[in-house]
Amino acid sequence: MAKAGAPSQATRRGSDRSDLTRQALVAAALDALKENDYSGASPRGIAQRAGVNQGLVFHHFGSVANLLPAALDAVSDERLRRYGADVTVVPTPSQLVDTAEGIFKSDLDAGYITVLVEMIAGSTSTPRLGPEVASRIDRWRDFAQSTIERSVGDSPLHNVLPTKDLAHTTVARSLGLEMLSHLQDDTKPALALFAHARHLASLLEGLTAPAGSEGST
Amino acid sequence: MAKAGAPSQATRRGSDRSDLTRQALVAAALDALKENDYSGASPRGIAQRAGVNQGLVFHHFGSVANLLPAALDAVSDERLRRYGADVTVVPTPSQLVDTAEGIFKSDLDAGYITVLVEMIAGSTSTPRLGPEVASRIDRWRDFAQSTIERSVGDSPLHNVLPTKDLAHTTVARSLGLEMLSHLQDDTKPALALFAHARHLASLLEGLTAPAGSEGST
DNA sequence: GTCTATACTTGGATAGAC
DNA sequence: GTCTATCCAAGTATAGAC
Repeated sequence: MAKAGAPSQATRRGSDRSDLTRQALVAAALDALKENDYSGASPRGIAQRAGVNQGLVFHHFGSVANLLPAALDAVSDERLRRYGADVTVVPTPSQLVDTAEGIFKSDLDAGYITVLVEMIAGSTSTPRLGPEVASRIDRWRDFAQSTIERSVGDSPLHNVLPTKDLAHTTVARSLGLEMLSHLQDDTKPALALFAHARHLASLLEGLTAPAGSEGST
Repeated sequence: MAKAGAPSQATRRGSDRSDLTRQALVAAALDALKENDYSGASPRGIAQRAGVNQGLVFHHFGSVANLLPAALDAVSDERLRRYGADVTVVPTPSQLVDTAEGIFKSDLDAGYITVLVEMIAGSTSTPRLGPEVASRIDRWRDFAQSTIERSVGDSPLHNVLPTKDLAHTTVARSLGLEMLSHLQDDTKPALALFAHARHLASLLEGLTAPAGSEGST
């Protein structure tokens, strides 16, 4: 999904300027959300950044509300692909912390959290947007859950740990930490937490030898 | 504080309709944020809900950007006062969980989280708003910290626990959980987490207070 | 597919009458 | 202190020319 009132033409092949324009609009929408707010991501604002005409937003996506989820997809796909590759092996608790911290830092750096917050806020007034955003976040929860489960592996913990709930709180906590860091323009409190978590993880590893589990804060 | 280009008249006494109008505008601003989004909280929209004229927003607050922090104050004050009273005694871990869950539920119920998210999102485009919102959140972190410290009390833990960081993550996690619950219109994952936390808390109490008074499940 | 031009609506804000 | 009237800028969307 994601294509709206788009041309009935093939999804691949032969799109000369069309695809370029679409991509430019997607990128511009993300920029607009980062630098302005949800209401700043208007057809005019987006088109101007993309260097194209305002009417093309409607021609390609039908409306701004259709463009935004597509933009979120673009950035979410890229990031999941990247971090999915990072953790193909069985992660130790320390590595779980590393992964979480890595995602935290690059989320902030890339402005991804800003985009997400704007969309969440915007979904109050654009009903279609809410479920779209929620499904993108679900993918992160799934990613967190599978990573945790891979870490737990065959240890006796895997039967008692509520991995889905842990994944949920992991995503929620990260979201909150990033929002606060963004809002207060200060990453120190969050980084201090990662340090504490890393300390706990190493203690845990010392106790359980090779197998590992999860430390919750 | 909070009064902008407001009348130089006393903050108390003798304000016949003026204070009523201010209060009506504050309440209307909150309603507007809950039902629409940040951009929906316009002078026209707010004034209409308040049943007064649009120009009064500027007369009393100078701008919408001045009205919003005042609105956040109103709700934040009321809530902090309420929960501050709840925990004057030394809370057990279970009671900490109870408090957190209570705040979680009523935040969602009151639409407080919606208002907060809208303002955070809006602060991207309204620079003045960011620090204002941040300082309101700081008060919750302080509240969480003092509650945690009161709970730890004189136990040997109080020297090793990073209470400030714990408070920070508590607020962040709550914020994230509420955002997700709000977005997905589903409180079950969050409530499941509180259940897990309560279970852990009771285990903790069983360990640290074997000779104490009463143990609960 | 892309652009220009246009119509309509809404938001932010001010001046001045009551 | 409150209201009406008004100005300007911006958003949403469409029609039609290139």
